[in-house]
Amino acid sequence: MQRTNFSEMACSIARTLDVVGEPWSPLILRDVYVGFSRFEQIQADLGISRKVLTERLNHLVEQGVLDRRPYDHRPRYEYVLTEKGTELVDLLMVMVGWGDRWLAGEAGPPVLYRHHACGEISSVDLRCAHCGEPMHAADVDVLAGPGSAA
Amino acid sequence: MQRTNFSEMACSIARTLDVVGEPWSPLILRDVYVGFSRFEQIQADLGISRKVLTERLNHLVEQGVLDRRPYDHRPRYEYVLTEKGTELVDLLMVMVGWGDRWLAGEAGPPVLYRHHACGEISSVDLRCAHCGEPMHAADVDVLAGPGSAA
DNA sequence: CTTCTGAGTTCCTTCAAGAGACTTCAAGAC
DNA sequence: GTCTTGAAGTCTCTTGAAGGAACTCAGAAG
Repeated sequence: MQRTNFSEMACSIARTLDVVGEPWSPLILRDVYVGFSRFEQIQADLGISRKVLTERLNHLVEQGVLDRRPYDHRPRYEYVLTEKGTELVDLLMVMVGWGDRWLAGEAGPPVLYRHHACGEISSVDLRCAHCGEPMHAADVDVLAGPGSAA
Repeated sequence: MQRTNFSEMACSIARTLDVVGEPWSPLILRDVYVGFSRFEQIQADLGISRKVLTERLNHLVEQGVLDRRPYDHRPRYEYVLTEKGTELVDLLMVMVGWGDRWLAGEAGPPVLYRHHACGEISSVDLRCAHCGEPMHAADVDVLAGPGSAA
């Protein structure tokens, strides 16, 4: 829960946090991504309070990250990732990569990814969209952009 | 507000959130990354409550993401990213990429990255660490790993 | 017409976040 | 030696979000 509203900051990190930075939101997206698309499923899987789950789902739908759609001709709904939401899964995959490396311990990673293109169990790596070489913290200069406040 | 502790979940996303998922933590890391390394600087830059900043910095140091080191032969300290913390900047760069694409609007991105290897203004792209091809949500199968709870 | 089920809604308690004043410690100024 | 300054917190109070559990509502099944 962030009481301070980050969305006015001239910072894409802050703005992204305003969309998915609240407690539970990334885990809800993970659940939807792996196929838990209904209220009861997500609630049971995460053990989240129903009240908070309602709030988070509403927020994620408002932000265009999830789509709420009826099924079964009853007052029943399921949640699916929009394109905007699907691209957020990138963020989850990087979180998994870091967590696997630094926090998984003896037991090893809880989840594995098999890459369709090569068929191997693999993980994500950050590359420059322009030249394809690795692009991490030490590989860039940070410059003011057109949308900077100053 | 009692917060659920995510660290016991068999999920690298949950564990990562337990380290940097609290409100403000990613913004604090961003500040340290771009060179605001002292308490007063970070507090002034973010407008965060001093109490919360103290809590966050302590937590990040405990988690091994930041290192607290004295300077100036006085009771003065600055915070620097450890290796563990530097690798978390990957996460920030992906957040920036998503925020730039979906939330920046007319004004454009607030910050730009120039990649050392090619000298171009660029952004990160997720690639398979094994074969180098793009690796996004739709490009993988998710499988249970050795550390899965089941 | 009663029961069941999915999807919430309501209510109450506890504890975190926000705001801002206060403290501490060493260095340099007078 | 005392006074001031500045960095880095600490303290106190208020507000409101998260947790938990019970309750509601609509349509389907029996």
